[in-house]
Amino acid sequence: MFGAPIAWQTDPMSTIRGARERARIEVTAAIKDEARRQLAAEGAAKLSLRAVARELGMVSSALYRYFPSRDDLLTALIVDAYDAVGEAAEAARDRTGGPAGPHPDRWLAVAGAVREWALAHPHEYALIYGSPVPGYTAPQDTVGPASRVGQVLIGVVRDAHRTEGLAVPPQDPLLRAEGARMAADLADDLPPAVAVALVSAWAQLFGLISFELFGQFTRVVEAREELFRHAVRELGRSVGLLDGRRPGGGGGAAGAGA
Amino acid sequence: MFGAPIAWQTDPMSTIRGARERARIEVTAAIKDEARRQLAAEGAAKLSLRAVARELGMVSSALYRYFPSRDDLLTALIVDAYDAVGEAAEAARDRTGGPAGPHPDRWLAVAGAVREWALAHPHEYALIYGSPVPGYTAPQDTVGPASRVGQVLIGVVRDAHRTEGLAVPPQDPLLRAEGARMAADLADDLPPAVAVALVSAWAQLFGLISFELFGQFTRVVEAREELFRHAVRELGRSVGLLDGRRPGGGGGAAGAGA
DNA sequence: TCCAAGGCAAGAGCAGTGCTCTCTTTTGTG
DNA sequence: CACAAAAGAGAGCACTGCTCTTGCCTTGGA
Repeated sequence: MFGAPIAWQTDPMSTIRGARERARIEVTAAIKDEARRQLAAEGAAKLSLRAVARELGMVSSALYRYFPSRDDLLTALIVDAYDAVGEAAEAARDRTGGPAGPHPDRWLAVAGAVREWALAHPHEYALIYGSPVPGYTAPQDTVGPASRVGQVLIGVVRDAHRTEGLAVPPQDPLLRAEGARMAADLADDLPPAVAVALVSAWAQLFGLISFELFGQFTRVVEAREELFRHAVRELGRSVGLLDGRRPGGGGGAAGAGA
Repeated sequence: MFGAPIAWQTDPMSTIRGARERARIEVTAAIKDEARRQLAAEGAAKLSLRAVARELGMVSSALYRYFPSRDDLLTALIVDAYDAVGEAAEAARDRTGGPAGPHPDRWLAVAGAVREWALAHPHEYALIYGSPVPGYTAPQDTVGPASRVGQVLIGVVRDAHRTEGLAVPPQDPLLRAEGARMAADLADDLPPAVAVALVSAWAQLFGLISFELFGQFTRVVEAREELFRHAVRELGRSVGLLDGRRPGGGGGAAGAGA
């Protein structure tokens, strides 16, 4: 316990210097917690610095010692949200088989975990995958955490590629260069056509979740989980994952509880 | 009150009764125009009733004679946005072949038109397909216009089904009932599996557009239009559209007429 | 141990918001 | 023409994000 560097959020200096630093960390966390509470309750647009301060028993101006502006608070929440959904995805991946495991099941488990997280935290999901807030454009701090889910999806496909192989989709001649560039950026051992399909599937996955969450499926889709699982399985096939249970394209049965 | 025709609301063509009505219509339109201007410039969250009134040379309270609240103004803009993107989709459909025309091309044209509209009106797109605004939940008035794009996509696939047939995707047993229900609701002459694929493709299409528009593709995708066209073509195949230029593929056999 | 420095909270205040009320002006119609 | 309905004007309330100044008090060094 001693030698282990506890990952204290942002501070790489492991030693907690004094009561002052500690208090600062605690207050910062308390502010974010309360802000997250209000976010969950009312949405990003109604998140009010003054209300957060009020709830914490401090005056609004004091809060500016911790976050220079409302947008900075929002940015912190965005980073946390990306981390939370990324963590959910990683946990689902690790819970479902190993690098050699049943790849379609892992793919589905990851996607399902993202959906579950989104349904449980709709406003936080909207914060990161909905329209950009107020007049806000994502700062640099968010790009790392933002890629975690994508990395997990890439990892699942890469594992499949290494252990079992992929049914590499046909190459679109217009995307030859772009596919090569993507593959080099994302996973240099994957065929370009797979990289293309992967990025497409990534965006489409969130299209399914967003439509469900933002009410577009109201009065259109009833069996949402079933539709999701079906579509996600098809997305898995589109990136080349080999579904043992359905070699040609028949119907798969249940699987992979959560 | 007896002889008075009450429901003109939606039909301004019918006998504009007097200068007063005309003025009301004009002022209402001016308010919406200015609001749309501010929406395009700054986004929905920064749309201010007072600023709109100021720009129009009226006092803010006067604006409440036309829209009972800010949310009502937003709702009007939402309806207009749905209508605009729906109109763009319909125009693209009508511009590209006829009911017998090259179905994958029509499909791609419609999707491309939606994307073009979104790129040209990002804030309006975010208003309707991004996260629900402030604490706002879509009222009944929006359900009609909201379905126009979906109707166009359905229409293209239905035309294909009637004239050329579809490569009906395999039926997922877990979605048998849901698929039948959807088909009955959306297009009763389409096979249930096609209805399922259509709804999935619909959501996934907007996933692609949203990711591009909301910055998720930053530093990931360069050739965005090419990727979009590729993915949309694949979505077309997934609903059963027969691509003459590439007969093989995952879907398998053609045929399956009415 | 004492003391200056700086982190921190508090309060007042500014400019802006959505919305409601009251009062006055305009305007179409009996 | 007279009158009621519609529309505009203005003040005001409660709220917002943010800034600035004023003190308190913890902290680190002498």
